[in-house]
Amino acid sequence: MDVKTVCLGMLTDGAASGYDLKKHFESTFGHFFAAGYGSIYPALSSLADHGLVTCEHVPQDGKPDRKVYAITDSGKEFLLEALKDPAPGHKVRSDFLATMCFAHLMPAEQIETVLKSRLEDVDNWLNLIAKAESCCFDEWPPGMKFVAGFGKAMSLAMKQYVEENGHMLTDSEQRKAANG
Amino acid sequence: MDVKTVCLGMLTDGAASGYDLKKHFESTFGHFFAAGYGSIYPALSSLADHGLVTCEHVPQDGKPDRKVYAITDSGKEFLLEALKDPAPGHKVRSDFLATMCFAHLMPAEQIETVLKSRLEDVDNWLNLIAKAESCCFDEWPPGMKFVAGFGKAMSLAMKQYVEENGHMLTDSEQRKAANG
DNA sequence: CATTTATATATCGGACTGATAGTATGCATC
DNA sequence: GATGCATACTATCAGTCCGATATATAAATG
Repeated sequence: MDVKTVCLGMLTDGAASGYDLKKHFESTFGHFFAAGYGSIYPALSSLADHGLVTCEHVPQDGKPDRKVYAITDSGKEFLLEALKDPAPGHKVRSDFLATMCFAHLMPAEQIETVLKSRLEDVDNWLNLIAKAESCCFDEWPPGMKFVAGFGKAMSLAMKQYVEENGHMLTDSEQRKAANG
Repeated sequence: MDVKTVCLGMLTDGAASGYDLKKHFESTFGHFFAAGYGSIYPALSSLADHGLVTCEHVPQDGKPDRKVYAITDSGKEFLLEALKDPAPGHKVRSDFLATMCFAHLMPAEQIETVLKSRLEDVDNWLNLIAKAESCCFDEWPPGMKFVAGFGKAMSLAMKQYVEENGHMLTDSEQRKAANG
């Protein structure tokens, strides 16, 4: 499942520009599938080259032309085929946890800053998800509701774990021993 | 925080070969920071080029030479500097959730297969973490204990959420309406 | 006897990330 | 009245990473 496929899926919900899709990636998809312009624009070009989407140039005054993409029948076929993967992955890439592995090499103050920023980040995600839900929960297909709930559940679990266990990084016996 | 930096951090625990580090990446780091040979070997070469690690060739009979890398003083400095990032990220890239967003386009059978495979994957991670803990929990610095606990907490939360909410993907009213 | 697993290295194409860049309008702050 | 920031739109590029693949040998498993 690459950025191309996700763009294709988003377009099943109606035609859109790269800019529109970016906003989608930031709001509803943000917590589990990030993509920037550097991925989205080449993806849309490639999809158009393969006839999986059509592209309509919509002139605007004052602003750059919009390029509005719509999914084609072969695009839908391609998507359905891509959704057949029986075991799609779920990967975490955490600089946070990698940093914490070496907490014994860091001053306590730095560790506390890192933990605090993590909690702030979690709250941001929770706010974003709540915002998205408040705007369009009723229009969502069941999958989107499931995914938003998933994001909330994971965020809350993370928040709870960090709040309850962060102290072990700053006041353990190993730490005291290592620092004299 | 790139693969280079994590390799450097791992080497603070003693000299090791790329092959050794790969095993580390698979076991203890697997659930939050994956890296394959395609990242590890170039990373070690680059670290050696910059004088952050030394490389000793250890001949072996029958097997290829081991290249054993050890961290240098400037390597330690570099690592400490890298650990100063006050807000290290924590990113999820989930083909699973992306797929579930489009569950309304999939047959119920396919959805169930996907959910089942996710639960199996979670159990694999829980087993890996338990195995790592049973072998070296007492030798771990506090950071590793924190990280292992984090992995367990997240995995259990995911398991619980999928078990309790998976049904909404296959038997919601929207779904029935969409499929006639 | 064949296959798989373990020990070790290394490369390469394709994909992705983050930063940067350009162009225009409007709104608020100084 | 100017400066800066947000919004709306497009696009590219260097650096980095990922997954597959290649090579070679020995030991263990079936």
